[in-house]
Amino acid sequence: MFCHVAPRPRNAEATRAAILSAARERFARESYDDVGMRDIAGDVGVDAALVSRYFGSKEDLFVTVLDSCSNGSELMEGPRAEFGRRVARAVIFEPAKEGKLKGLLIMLRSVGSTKAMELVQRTGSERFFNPFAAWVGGEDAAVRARLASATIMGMAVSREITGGFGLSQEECEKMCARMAVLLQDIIDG
Amino acid sequence: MFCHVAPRPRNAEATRAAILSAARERFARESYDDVGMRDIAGDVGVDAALVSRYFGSKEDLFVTVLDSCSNGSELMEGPRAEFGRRVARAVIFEPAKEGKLKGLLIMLRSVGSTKAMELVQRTGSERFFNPFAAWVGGEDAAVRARLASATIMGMAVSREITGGFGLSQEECEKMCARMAVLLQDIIDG
DNA sequence: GCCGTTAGTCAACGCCCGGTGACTTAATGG
DNA sequence: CCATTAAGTCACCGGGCGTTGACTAACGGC
Repeated sequence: MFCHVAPRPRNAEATRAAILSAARERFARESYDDVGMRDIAGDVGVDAALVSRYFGSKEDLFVTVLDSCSNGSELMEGPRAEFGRRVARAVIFEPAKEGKLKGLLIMLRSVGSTKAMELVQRTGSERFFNPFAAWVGGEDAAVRARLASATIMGMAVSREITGGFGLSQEECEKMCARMAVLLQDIIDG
Repeated sequence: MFCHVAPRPRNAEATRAAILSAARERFARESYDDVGMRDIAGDVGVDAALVSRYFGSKEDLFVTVLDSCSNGSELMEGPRAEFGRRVARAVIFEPAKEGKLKGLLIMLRSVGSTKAMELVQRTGSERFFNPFAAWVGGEDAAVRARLASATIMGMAVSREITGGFGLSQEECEKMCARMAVLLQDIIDG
């Protein structure tokens, strides 16, 4: 070998951003406990010590990740009349990887892990639920926002638990259609 | 001290049952990773080694717990016309402790923890979803069963994430009412 | 009343994790 | 072209985990 791979130009800011991005990706796919500093560092191609150095502790890194993506704007972009269809399709068919629901995914993966849940509780309400409730608007906006987000997360959980639902393609389509009207009804009051 | 507390009569079968019960309780309240063998043993008042001894490994214990309660019968008991009301009330107001949804709770807490999820995926479908789908019946029973259980789990997740919803009592009541009709609609087709 | 069997304990192992301080290497400005 | 500084690495610590094998004490049949 001449040069092992590509020695990553020495740029602190870029490296920091890369680590943050890798961490966000990891936390969206695995639970807080399952994600190790060494994993994240490995994704970027640096030493684990650097992650600690840049972000303090693992908890600090986690809240930084939350701050970087949990504003929930993913839910609220696009025409309101298609909210149900759009979100149902995203949560059922998009493999959580490319899906733009990372914030929600990260939050739901924190269920259990005591530490992660405390951190999510601290930032979740003002960063996510309140903006979403405001967007929902109308009577009992907070309640309906909770209902909607609960339904979305529940479907994500269900997909995880069952390993891709275990349903046929057409069944998934039917479920998607049903969920779409469900969500839309919640949003519309 | 004369006799520390009550020296637990030497009865292997009873002790085994006590451990299993304690484990079920723990796994319903905390995630797979957060529950330690020492915790469970401590609840019963025995040494952690005994737990390993009786149940093999932690994973074995977990699937035994799943087998012992994940049939989902909790959902299906009671008059069908009150399904929505009953379940909504349980998931929103019962603190998950006394609640009779332990099977679902344990399953949703496995989200993330790779090992736990594999185990849940293995037993979840045939032990829980299929019976529930059969009970639901009608057109697209499987799909509607998924939808209902997803909604239920989502609400549980939401409660966890927000630390008891962070809503007022009356808002909770309103949410409960809305969720009741939601669930009932799903069940009724 | 002893003794083998069995329920239960104790101490310890190996492992993996997050975090830290000392080190090495690359970029930069004079 | 070299010195300085920042970027990144390395070895290692302390702690908690699940698990194991050797040990102790209570029970039941002779």
